[in-house]
Amino acid sequence: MHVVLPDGKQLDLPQGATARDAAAAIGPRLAQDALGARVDGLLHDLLTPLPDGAQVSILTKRNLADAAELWRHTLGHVMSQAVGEYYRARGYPEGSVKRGVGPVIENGFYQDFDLPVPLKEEDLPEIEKIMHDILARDLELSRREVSRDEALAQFPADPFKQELIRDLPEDVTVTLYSQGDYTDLCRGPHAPRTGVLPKAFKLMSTSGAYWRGSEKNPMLQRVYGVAFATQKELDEHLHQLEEARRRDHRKLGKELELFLLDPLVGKGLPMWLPNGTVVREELVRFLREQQVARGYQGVITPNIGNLELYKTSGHYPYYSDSQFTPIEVDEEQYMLKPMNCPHHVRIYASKPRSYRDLPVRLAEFGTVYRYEMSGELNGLTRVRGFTQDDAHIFCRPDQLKAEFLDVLDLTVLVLRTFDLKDVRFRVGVRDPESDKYVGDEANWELAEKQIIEAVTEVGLPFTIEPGDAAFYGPKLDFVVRDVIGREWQLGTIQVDYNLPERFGLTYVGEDGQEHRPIMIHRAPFGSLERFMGILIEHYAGDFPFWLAPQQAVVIPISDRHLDYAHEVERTLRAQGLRVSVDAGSDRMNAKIRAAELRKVPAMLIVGDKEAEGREVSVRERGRGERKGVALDGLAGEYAARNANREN
RNA sequence: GCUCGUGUAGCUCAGUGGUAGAGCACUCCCUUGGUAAGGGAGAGGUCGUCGGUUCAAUCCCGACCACGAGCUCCA
Repeated sequence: MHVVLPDGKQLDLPQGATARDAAAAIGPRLAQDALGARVDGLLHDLLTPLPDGAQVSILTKRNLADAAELWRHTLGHVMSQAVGEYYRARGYPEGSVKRGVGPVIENGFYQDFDLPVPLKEEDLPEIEKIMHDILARDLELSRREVSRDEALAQFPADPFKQELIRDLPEDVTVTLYSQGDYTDLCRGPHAPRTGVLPKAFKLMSTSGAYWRGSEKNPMLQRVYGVAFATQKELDEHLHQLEEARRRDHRKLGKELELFLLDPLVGKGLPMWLPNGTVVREELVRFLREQQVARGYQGVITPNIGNLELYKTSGHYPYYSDSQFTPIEVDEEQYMLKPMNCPHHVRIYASKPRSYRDLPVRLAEFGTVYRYEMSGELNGLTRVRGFTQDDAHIFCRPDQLKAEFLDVLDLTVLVLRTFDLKDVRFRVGVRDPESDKYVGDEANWELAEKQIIEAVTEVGLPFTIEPGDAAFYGPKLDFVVRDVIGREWQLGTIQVDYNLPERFGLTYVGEDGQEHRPIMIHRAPFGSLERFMGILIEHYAGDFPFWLAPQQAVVIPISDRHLDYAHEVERTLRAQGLRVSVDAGSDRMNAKIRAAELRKVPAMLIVGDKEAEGREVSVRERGRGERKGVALDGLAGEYAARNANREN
């Protein structure tokens, strides 16, 4: 057989030759330095036989980054081995450490264990030490293809491995990788020796994880590690994590007094403090302006609804485990509303509609309540009571596309306004395996097709994800990451043929007959709570001028400037700006520091010179100082900045 | 919900089987100042809650509550 090298040369090799053999054929030095190989573009190790005619390029220390998946994986095995040695050293017998899965993840690896006694975070440095020792031992890795029975015999006492092996698809070759006395079921690829692995790794945390992700299964202990090609990259990564913690909306929310989660009020039920309320109300004002311009009509609906409403809509059976228990009043059951759509549907149905009236666009900042498992709750990003910037568009089939595109346009405007660039567009379609969906097949297919057409037309990059649809229709979601790297769905657009059907909605067409309207559910922010949480992290609490809870603080140099300071305050307030005087007894320097820490965009310093000339000395965050600025000019400048929603 | 961890002053955190401490913030006094902390004094805590062990618990044990990381689901 032969393989093709990057320079186009053919290399003849005996049948069954590996990348190691190929490297050796090129030169002994390369064989020594080789870590792995790219074979037809895929990452391979040196131990796996090469297919005939493959494109092969050998990876060495110089290609560490390209081979990351490979050495991270091997480091995962090294950790797994180290944990075994750790327990053996403490007198636990061979086999008392059982292993679940241990894949490579972004920036590192994890491994699930079933341990005789749980590992503590304090134990991790000790495990790391053993890992370094295993690297120093420079153990050779070997790869073995085995039969299923041999594989089962290799892990007689490990029920997890037994289950994994039994569940492997028939056509898969079962392989075992070993280093020293450690052997694991693994498909690879792996580094050739532990001595070549980068030492820039760190075990980060442990946590629980269900075997195969199901809460019906036993809980294993998962150990997370990160690993990089160089110490510098590891340090950078750790620094980034530090930075992320600094931006965490839960921390900033407290520091900047934006919101409050109070156990006595209830978990997952955030309250907005005055500062956070300013930001939130600005968001609402922004979106309302857009909605008015786009022909939406506001509606307001109550926070509870009769259970019958949700039986009709289909929410009740499908969402029963994520709703608050119904309240019984006068022998009727009421539910805290988990969604606004049923109420809006009833508003649509409250009078006859003509084709001329459509589209009807009903918008509400509607507060909804959903019962989330307590372990799911998280700051503002996962709560039990939240307000959606919800709207429902009822339209004719011929209007659907234009309406969808307008909503898409609005959503893109939202993302742009808040400078959210790291967004993923996700088309959620049905999971063919699941039966949680309502409505008929043809409508689903139509709706899915229309969404995909629209996003394609707009040219947004998107992914299609089966199983991510709502129970009544497919949707387009906007997904962003928080500072810890977790993904959160923000805005959503959903095309729905089913609720109109369930509620028997109609309009009278040109032909005088009744027709069924189509609904679009849409929420560009998604939930104001979650959006705010993401926004706080996005701006690191440093809101743009138009959103800042306090836009300017007037700082008098001494008490004799207080009168003028208040005049500055009055002048700016008259322009609708959020300004106050810092009249405390601190020195000016301390007041500047306090304002900086509170992230107030503008500090207006006034002393003798300023009072005399009706000026202010302007110090703006990130923009330096301007001295001798005319007060009236500044008021106009700031008013314009506010009106234009500039930073 | 489950596994593990955490819970001490408004905030950030020390600490001890013999009923508690720092810095910042707060109040008062002195200082009236020119672009990131002027000085001093004072006040503030049922050490998350409830039980247990003990002569004695904030500390040890248990349950509960809340928060955090993760597993599963979603705006």
